[in-house]
Amino acid sequence: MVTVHDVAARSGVSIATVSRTIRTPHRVTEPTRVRVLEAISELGYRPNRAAAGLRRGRTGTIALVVPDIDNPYFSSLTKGAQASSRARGYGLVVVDTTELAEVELEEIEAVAPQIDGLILVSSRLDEAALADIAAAHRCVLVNRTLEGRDDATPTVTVDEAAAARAAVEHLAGLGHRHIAYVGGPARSWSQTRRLRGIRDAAAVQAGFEVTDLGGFEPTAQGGRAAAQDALDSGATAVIAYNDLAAMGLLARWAELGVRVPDDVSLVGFDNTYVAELSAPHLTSVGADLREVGETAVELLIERIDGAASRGAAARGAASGVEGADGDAEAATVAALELHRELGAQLQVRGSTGRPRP
Amino acid sequence: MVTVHDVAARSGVSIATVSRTIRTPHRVTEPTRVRVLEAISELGYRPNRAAAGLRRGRTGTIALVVPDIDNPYFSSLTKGAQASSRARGYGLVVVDTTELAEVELEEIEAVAPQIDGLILVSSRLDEAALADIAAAHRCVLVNRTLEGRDDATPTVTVDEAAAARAAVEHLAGLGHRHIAYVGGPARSWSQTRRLRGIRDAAAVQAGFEVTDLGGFEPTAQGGRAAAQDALDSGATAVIAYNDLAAMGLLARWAELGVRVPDDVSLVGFDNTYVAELSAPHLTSVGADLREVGETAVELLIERIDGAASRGAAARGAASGVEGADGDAEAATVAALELHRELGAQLQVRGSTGRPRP
DNA sequence: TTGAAAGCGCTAACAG
DNA sequence: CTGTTAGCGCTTTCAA
Repeated sequence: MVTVHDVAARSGVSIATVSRTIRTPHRVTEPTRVRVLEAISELGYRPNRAAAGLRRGRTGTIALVVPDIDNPYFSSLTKGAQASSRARGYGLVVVDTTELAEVELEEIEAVAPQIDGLILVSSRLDEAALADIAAAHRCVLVNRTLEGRDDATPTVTVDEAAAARAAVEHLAGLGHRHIAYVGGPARSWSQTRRLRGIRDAAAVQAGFEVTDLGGFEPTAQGGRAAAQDALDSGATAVIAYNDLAAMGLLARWAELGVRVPDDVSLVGFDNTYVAELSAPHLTSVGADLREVGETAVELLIERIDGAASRGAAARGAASGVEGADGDAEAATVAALELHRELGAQLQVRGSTGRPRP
Repeated sequence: MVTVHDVAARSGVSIATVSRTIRTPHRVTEPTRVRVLEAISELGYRPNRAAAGLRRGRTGTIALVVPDIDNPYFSSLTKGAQASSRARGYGLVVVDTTELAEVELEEIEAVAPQIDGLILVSSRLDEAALADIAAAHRCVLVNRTLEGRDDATPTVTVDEAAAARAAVEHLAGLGHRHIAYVGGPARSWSQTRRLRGIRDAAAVQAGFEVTDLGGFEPTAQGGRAAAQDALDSGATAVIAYNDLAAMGLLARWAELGVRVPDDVSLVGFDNTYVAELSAPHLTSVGADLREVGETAVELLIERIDGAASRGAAARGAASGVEGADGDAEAATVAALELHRELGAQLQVRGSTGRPRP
């Protein structure tokens, strides 16, 4: 293992100068820096993050906690998070809770001492437990919010209302007047918002009816289970809680001889890659999941690096032409850092069409 | 942060005893151990892995390097690896190389100093580069082997020959006599073995013909691109390089009005969860991917912990009734530790049936 | 069996 | 601008 001592010896400086050349290059003279840098590349020196972290009280690693990495939603999000953290020089530890709140709790506590902060994605914890975690650890929440007093925990959410609206408007625009919604787990954060969003969007449409088919498993199995109910509802279009459920509906309907979109239209949520696996491809609405992951990492690292970078951002904004505008902009920046809501995009593919006359 | 000092103070012992209570409990008297353990749980003490690692020359963390986490094959494998490493007390950092050899190389070097070892899954590196990496770092290879002199690097592979045979025999048993193979990237390790396996298995069948359609992208797009060729080949059944390509074939055929399995049968490779997303579900052959991940972690950690545990395993085996048998068994165990080939299972689902008369 | 003490590789005062 | 030095939390000799 190559250490600072080796580099120092090779370049004829002290270990402190080697360290400075890496962390604060501007505090080292040009020729010295060049020599040290040369030694570093010649020896193939890589700083030991654990040692640096021990000293600085930081580990240079963050954790991403997801319910199930083997789910396109979370794997895409993970991909974005991993790229983003890597680009910022942080290691990323992935924790899969297998959808269990108790595992989530245990794993968070186990991993916490080894990291600088964590990202909780679609946490399965109840409000109280989540608030405790948020208070005890530096973290960022994705797809969950802490209503009420806690306003210090950054969150990343998707504008589910806008997503639902886009889906409903698309269907209404096609001529549909009665749609059915195949929901997900009743107590899920997203489910609550998606159902509400669909209802709100439907309320605005004239003579538009929504049948809530209730909660199903957010899987292909769940979709299959809902297939007959959806047909029986008499709706000409169906919106599914997520793409997986939509795939199940599609598969079951195919078995029943129901054609999509000729007999019934279908829209999924999340716009994961599975939407492009079926025939016809699935019309789906959702945010860019990699961007969700990237954003969460960004917020977390900004928080870790602390007031320094936040202050710099504000200062940068404030240094604009207009003093007043600058301040306003700085305030906006600060607000954005705490809660970021990402927009959703509707991808129209083959599973939606005009209702049959 | 709670440290050994806090625990020591609370339980009235030295920090050395606290450390011993954790690492080598048998070297501490019962009453002392109990007191320390109590203090630990009362204070919620969690050892700082970085500090321990710094001292011991280990980090307690391993890396899993995959080409694309957003691919059901790798996400399932990752799920197994993550569960396994956690169970063994190791942290797992996931590295996504976005399928690029250069990124893979760079990331391995960057992460290497922070870990005790790494698992390279379906590495995109060429033989020479891979051999260099294997020589320079403690690692385990999955889906790749180092032919030739290197026999010290543990590898985990899937018995592709058996998998191919199972697929061919299934089809032959159904009555098919002419099948087509939609291959993956020409230079891919798996592709080479799968094609060879299919050819070998076909050679054994009487009057059985295989048309190799050549290499396609291992994605739904690739499958779609091959759909017409497959039909034109005149084969009554098709085997696809992986499930994703099979899904593409299925989708394109559906658009063309070709029915599965009435007009043509289809078998995928890998048996990922996407095989259950389609209508009909996809017959697919592959190993348990989570087990592949678990096995790789097992091999790596065993190698990290060194001869100690290997010796123990051999001793355990050798302590059987028969001396000779024991030795033989121990040898087998040792051999297994270096290269583990996992069997593949054929899951017969709706996409295969008898050929049309 | 237990404690004292050294030191893993690195960073951050503090001097010079 | 550069070097010396004191630890970060932990494990592990070495003595007692």
